[in-house]
Amino acid sequence: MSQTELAQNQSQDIVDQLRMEIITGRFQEGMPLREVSLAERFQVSRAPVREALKQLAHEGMVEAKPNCGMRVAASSSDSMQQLIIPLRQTVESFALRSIFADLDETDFAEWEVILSEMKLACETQNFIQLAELDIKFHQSIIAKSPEQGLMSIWITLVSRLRRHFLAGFQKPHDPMKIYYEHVAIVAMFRTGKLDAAIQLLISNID
Amino acid sequence: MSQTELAQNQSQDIVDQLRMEIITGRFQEGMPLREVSLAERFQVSRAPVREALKQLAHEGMVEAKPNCGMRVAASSSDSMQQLIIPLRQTVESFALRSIFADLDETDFAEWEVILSEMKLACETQNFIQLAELDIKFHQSIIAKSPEQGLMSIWITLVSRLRRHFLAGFQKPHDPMKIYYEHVAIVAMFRTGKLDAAIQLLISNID
DNA sequence: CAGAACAGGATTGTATGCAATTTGGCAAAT
DNA sequence: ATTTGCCAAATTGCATACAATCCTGTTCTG
Repeated sequence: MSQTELAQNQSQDIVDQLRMEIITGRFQEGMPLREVSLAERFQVSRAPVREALKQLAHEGMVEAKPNCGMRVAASSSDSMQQLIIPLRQTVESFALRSIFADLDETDFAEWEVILSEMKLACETQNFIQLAELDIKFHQSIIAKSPEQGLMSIWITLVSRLRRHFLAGFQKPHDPMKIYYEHVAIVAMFRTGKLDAAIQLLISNID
Repeated sequence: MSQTELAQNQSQDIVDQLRMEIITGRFQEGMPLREVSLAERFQVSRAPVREALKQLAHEGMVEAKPNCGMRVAASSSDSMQQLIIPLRQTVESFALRSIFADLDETDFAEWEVILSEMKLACETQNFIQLAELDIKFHQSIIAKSPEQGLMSIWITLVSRLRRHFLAGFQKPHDPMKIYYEHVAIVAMFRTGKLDAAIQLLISNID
């Protein structure tokens, strides 16, 4: 459970929790998010709630009108998804290029931990966990890149289709295929063949 | 002057002012930005300063360590610039496609106001103003798109090379070329030829 | 009856005060 | 001389209180 990991600051906890509730549809699109209500619910003051809402707005999960409050944002349109896919491919290819030569056993081991968690999530049909692990896998590639600001760009892209991850996995689509795709990616990373690795990574992003 | 336009809320004013000071190099890279100092300087409390710094962090102008304060972020590396260019081209092409059929005289007139301001900035060698107008021109294309979230993505891209706009214009490079490039773009918009317009727009982004 | 002005409540924006955490330096022990 | 522990100052994170703004229902006026 993600509840067990307690973060350093409260606003980040609120961000994670609200994001999950929006992704899973517990908060419907267009639903207003009032600072005082959330503050009472989380037993905190308005300050951390405000910061959390700001970050979620930056992630595109909620949209704000000045002096008018925040509402749960609508999920990205199909055309936006079609735009974001090649953007993600470009960014992640760039990240992989910047780290590929320096990958070592520590990195592979880290990814294989994610893979085993993915396998478990597939077997238990835990689509929410599977979606988060898919994101976590790709995010770990970005995180290893020394380029400053790359993560911020990637986050703005991926967070805009976070809800589509979950929706896509719940279709009648063998979830294990997701797992094996990532197994192949890590295996190709180990071969040291950059171009082939990038091809696999790109083909996984759609 | 941008000082004449007074915004609705203070934090946005602080964002604009701090961003300008960072762009112009008045705040050197790595310089710490303390909330209380800035609050005293702007004669406000820490709350709007905090929000301003958060937004600037999201724009990549400053970088934050938790519980440790903010510092002026380093300018994007050359490789990051090379990554962002095709991203911008993709995003702006997408935006132009989504609005092209609906452009009317109101839109053209709006752009031509920017063009005239650009011409003036070129003639007076006001590179700072020229850089901001260049950004404003492209931003207005994004702003016209009905796609939700497109602006947020574009902002994260462009804000990461805002300082490079200014630096690029200050080189021994006839600034009037910038002006005429945008004149050509607007003129091509008026022809209604989408593909040619996209080509001009893309070629302007580098 | 229709439309505009207005008042009340609700909500965000800002200010101030307090708590928690980190950082840096100094001292003491090895 | 170097390292380790610790204390104080500075700084961010959070809580509470107040001000400004916006929305809505009502009422007043033409």
